[in-house]
Amino acid sequence: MARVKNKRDQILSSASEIFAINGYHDASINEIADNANVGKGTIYEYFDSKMTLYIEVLKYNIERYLTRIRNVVISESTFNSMLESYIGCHTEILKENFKYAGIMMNNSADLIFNSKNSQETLKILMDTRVEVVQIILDILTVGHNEGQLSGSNLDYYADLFFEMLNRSALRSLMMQHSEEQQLIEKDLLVKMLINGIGQ
Amino acid sequence: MARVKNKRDQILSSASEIFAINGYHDASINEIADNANVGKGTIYEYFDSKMTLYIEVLKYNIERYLTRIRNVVISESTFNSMLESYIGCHTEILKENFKYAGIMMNNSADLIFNSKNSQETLKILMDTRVEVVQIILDILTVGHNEGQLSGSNLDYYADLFFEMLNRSALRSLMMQHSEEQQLIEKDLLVKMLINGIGQ
Amino acid sequence: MARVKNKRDQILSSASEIFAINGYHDASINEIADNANVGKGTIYEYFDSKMTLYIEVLKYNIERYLTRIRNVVISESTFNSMLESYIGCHTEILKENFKYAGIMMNNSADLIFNSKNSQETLKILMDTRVEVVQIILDILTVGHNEGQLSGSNLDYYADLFFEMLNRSALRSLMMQHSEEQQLIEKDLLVKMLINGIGQ
Amino acid sequence: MARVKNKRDQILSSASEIFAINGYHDASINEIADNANVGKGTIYEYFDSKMTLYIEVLKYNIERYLTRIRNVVISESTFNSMLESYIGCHTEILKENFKYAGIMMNNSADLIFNSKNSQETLKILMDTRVEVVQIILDILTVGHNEGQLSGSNLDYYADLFFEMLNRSALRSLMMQHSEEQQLIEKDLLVKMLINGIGQ
DNA sequence: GATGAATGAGCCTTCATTCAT
DNA sequence: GATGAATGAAGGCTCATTCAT
Repeated sequence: MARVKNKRDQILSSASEIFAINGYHDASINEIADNANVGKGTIYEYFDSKMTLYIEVLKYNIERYLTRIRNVVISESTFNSMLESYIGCHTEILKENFKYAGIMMNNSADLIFNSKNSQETLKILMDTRVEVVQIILDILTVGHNEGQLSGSNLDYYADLFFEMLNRSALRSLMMQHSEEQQLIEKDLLVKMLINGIGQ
Repeated sequence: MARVKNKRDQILSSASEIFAINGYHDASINEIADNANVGKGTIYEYFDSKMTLYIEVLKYNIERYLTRIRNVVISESTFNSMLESYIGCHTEILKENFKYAGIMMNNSADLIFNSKNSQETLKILMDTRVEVVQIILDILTVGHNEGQLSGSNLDYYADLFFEMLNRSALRSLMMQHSEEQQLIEKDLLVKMLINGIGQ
Repeated sequence: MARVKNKRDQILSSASEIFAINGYHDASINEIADNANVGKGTIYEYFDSKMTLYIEVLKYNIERYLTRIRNVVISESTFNSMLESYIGCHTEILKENFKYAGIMMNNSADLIFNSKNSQETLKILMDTRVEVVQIILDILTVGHNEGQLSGSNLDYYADLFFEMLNRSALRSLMMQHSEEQQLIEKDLLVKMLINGIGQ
Repeated sequence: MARVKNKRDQILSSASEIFAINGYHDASINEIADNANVGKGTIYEYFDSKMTLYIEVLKYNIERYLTRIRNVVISESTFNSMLESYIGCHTEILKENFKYAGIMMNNSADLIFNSKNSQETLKILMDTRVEVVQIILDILTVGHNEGQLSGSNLDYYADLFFEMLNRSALRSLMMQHSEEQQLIEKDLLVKMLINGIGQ
């Protein structure tokens, strides 16, 4: 835990780890506080509740994720390079922070379907996904403008592609694929999206 | 709750509902016992722990799911009909049991990444997926034998396709798409798999 | 703590002591459970919350108080003997259970004025007093029927008299008056009520 | 909150309000500090602890109460006028500050019986009452000197009368009696004290 | 002197699990 | 085998108090 961070970031960063490792329910405020080298009460100085903290962690990670992705995608000018950059960057982020970035994206399913959460909480939980999918949609739109993709149903495809990409990266990590294998799968993924797997 | 079931099935069936509605953590043994019309202690006669029960519920649901899917797929003879049957049946099951079948599949992500679960539990949790993906792989293999699909990396594609299908069905349900819209999306999904979205 | 009591009474009895000694807020569920030789969770098997427990303790004590008072008063037939029996019995009860009977009657003021309590809770809290005052009103009515008291404003007087009596008994106990002194004060109280302190 | 007050009085005044509204336990230092427009730490510059602050608030209020009462009583020269002035003034104060003056007097019962308070605290808590009762005793003594009251047990009667008066005023406020009704009850109270309710 | 960020003891409550019946 | 009363570890959260600035 870096020293220079302010308390809020310390907590966010610690909570990020603990939530990722243990999931929302099995992460305890105590553990998060200890891990952040902070008193238990301090957490409640910065966040209203455990759920609020979780949501902020989500936003925090998504923000960092989006920033990085956007920076990479923005520097490309063609559909193909954008898509490849996106996939590469996504995989890279997951690799770096397997523990928390990746899980952050799956972890919430449990919460989203939980009838005990407030409508507001649900909305926030679901909105994080929307932002990510939007980037993909933007890239696909470029593809369409370039004449590479047919333009209909792009939002549907974007949504599905995010799932594919995510699963692909996760698989890679879980099966501990080599760098080369990862590159191959990146290609497979792009081809699958554009050309399908038909012969 | 049907009367003829034995106690074990009563519990399994009840737990299935409750876990689905509330998620693993917010489902309580009490609620499950009440819903199953058995005593709380009885659950522990049949299952070692809440987690054990959860895993058995998972197996139980997967078994029912697999049986149904297999019955449908087996009665088809071509790749195309198999695939369409599969998608249709999957969507149907999700629709019927949105509450529990569908969620069951997402619910576990939270648990799979949870470091507090035993290695053994993790393995069981993950294995359920493998069985489902195997069916898809079998169908794709038929597609290859028919000469419709190129044969390489089929296991990779099967894995990804399951994710796509799942997401597509979930989207449909969450957005409350009409029957026609669902049929359209079924076609989109097949086309996307076989031909990609390239122009 | 007697052994024969059922758990609920054990808890009620223990809570009665602890609430009396420490007041509502400074009584902890832990302490009550320990004092009742019961697990902390057991308390929640019988009572919904600390406040519910408190209210039940109140009712429990008031009930015992009322029963005793009524038994004594009912066996008398004249206003004078009724009043004296009442005062005697009230003082006796307070003496026996100074720790909890007496305090029970004052303890709640804090809660009644507390804006954070629900309307329902408030009502229950206040109703306990009403029942006690009713007995006094009944006695005063007898006095009126006997021609000893003028009949107007009896409810007002009953209300005030309860306060006087309570204070008188409390004074006695706090100043540790002797038996004789207590008898004298009983007379003073009756005289004060009937004749006033005018010369 | 007047501007000229020094910090200590600002705190005292604020605490007075908050304690009255919420009771000792549910009043928080935070709320008191905010309400006083001072920092939380500042409170501890002037008062050792929450309990110390509470006691000082009590003293502060009693002082203001006593001053007002004395000013009114002192300007009268006969027992009757003194008594009526006293009752009138007391009721008025309660009416004006129902929120805090009145409750202050009941609020403490909870604390007085609380075994967790130090002996010293208890003494201070109880002494505040003594001062008030003394005024009544002084008035009754005047009554005796005028030949209106018999002189024995005046301290006992004074003590009880304070209780009656307090209850009467509280009743009035809680039942939202009209001005006239209040005047009637003032008379009833005096008559009850001097002549009793006998016929 | 004045502040408020930081703290942690302690609170009420829940719930998976046990075990005597 | 079936039960549910009893349990206590563990949880989220509050708040009086401290102390560096």
